Amino acid sequence: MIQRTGPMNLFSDIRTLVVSEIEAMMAAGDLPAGLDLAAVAVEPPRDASHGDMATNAAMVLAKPAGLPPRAIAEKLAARLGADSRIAAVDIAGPGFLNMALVPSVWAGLLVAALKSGDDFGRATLGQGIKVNVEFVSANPTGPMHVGHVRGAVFGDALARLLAFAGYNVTREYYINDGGAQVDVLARSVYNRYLEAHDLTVDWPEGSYPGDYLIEVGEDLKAKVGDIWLDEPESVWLEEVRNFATDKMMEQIRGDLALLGVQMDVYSSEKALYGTGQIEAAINTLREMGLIYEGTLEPPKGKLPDDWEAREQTLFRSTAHGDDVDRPVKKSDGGWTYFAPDIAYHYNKVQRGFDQLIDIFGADHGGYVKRMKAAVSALSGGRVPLDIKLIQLVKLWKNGEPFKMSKRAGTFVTLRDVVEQVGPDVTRFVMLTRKNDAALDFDFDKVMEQSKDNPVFYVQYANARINSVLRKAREMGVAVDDATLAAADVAQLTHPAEIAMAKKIAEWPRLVEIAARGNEPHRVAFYLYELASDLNGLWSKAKEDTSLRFIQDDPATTQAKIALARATGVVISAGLAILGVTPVEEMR
RNA sequence: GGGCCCAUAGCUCAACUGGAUAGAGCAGCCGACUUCUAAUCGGCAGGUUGAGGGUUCGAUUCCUUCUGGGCCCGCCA
Repeated sequence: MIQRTGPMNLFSDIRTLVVSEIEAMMAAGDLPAGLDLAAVAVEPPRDASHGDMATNAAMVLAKPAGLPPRAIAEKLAARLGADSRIAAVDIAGPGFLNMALVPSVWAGLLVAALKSGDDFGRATLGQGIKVNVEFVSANPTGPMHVGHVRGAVFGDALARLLAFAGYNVTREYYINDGGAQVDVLARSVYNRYLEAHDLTVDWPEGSYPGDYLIEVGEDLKAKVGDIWLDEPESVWLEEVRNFATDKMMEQIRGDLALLGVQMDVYSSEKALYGTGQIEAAINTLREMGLIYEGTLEPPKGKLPDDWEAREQTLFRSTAHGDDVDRPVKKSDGGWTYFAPDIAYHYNKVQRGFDQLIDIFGADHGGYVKRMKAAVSALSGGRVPLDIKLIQLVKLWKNGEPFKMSKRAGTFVTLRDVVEQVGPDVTRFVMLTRKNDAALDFDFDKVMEQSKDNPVFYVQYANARINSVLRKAREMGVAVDDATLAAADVAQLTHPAEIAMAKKIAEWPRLVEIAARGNEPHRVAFYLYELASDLNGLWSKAKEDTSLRFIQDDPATTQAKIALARATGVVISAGLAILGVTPVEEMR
């Protein structure tokens, strides 16, 4: 439980006030009883001249209450004005209530930030809610490439964000080790094993001839010697498959670790086979009347060459919002990929998660509706599944698009990127775009330590803050958080200082908004704005030296530095959500 | 043919989930370094939010039609 040391989310505090005053108006007969207040919002106004906070209450209540918005606004304004935190209330535009807060509110907020430290902004939104975030889930057939990086960073940042918002988060990786592609992997590794014994081999179409398996073949030789050299596939396939997927997963874990991504649970597709779990999940659907033998309509438009009508085992996903029913069995009697995935999601539901989040590449967009249908059916509608699709990353190098090709040797692995660019820059840049918009990753720009590169901009602001703290300490001024929290921050009255405090005040609200929408990119954008405010304040202080953080008088210095340090607290909390290490110094 | 996603300043993108006069960065122009760190800051200019229609006090946001781009479309995963 987080100890509340003062105001955390000022916006929700004021919204609580607005709601309680509306309820009082209903009780007093000024408004009809039983109004739905869900649409009542308290937000920062776009234009600072409109005050500190605005509410749309009068407008959204006007119609259901059958009263003109102004009449509601006037009575509500009078009530709000009586609160000690509110200095003035204006009615503006079509019925907005604009509120100005008393200066001591901002002072109190800074104190709260300093006392809470890295916990400042931690929310209770997800209190008691177990959420599972499944991400990456790359096939264990090779090293991770750049295309995987964005999904990995997004999923990890989302998990950190949700944890910060109070959710009980599990990060999970679904290993696709049950399909034909791991048999292909095994045969490719067997080839490398033969080569390790100086034998010549053929590489059939569709195998994995990548160099990364050479070492695996040698490891296999070191482990089993020559016992499988003249044996048929039936003898070695399963063991080689297990050996190879273990090696690949080892490599993938290492790749993820380079990026600073740590999974809580690795679930195996293969492990679902033979346990009855797939059968149980399908039977559960069958008992609901959602599994049947039938024939699908051919897809409209051009048909696949080999299309022929065929009766198959289908999941009635249309009963839960899908466009067509989906096959769960192949013609050879084996399960489709969908079937174990149904079982896997059923397993997540049974483990007691209240919410599921899947992070897929955009090329899996066609899979979304059927997966949601399955979870909806198997959880009886209890567990929402949100699927975030991660759009393409376009690589740029030397000012032109950089095409990845295994054959041309321009295949870019995750390791290549992280070793060249570093995990911090990689992560930040990958989070500067909404997940559903394509992202340009320009090697030249991200390597450049310029303002084109937002991560350096944010880091620079943080370095400046630390520089001030360092200097103050050298001067013998105490600037530990406890001392700063007790400083006389009420003397920070300059508009630029107040503006800085207001920006800090938005942090807890931003965390909730970002968490509610599963949108970690909002944190990156907010940090950029916060850094911009700090840099602006810094420059103003060149002309107006009274704005400098370090002053002659220690008490004044402490008050000023309290503001700087509170900004630094938010920057490091925000960077922690993005998984980026704050730098103390840039020279 | 159908489904999903995208379209906002010359370029790259935001816009607090329906709020007030749509904001940043880059590029362009003008200006600020005897500095608490210029990897920075201030200013100017830049818009029919792809197009049309609808819903309402109010639309970049929701619905609909169209245009253009991406992804996907029964026994691959």
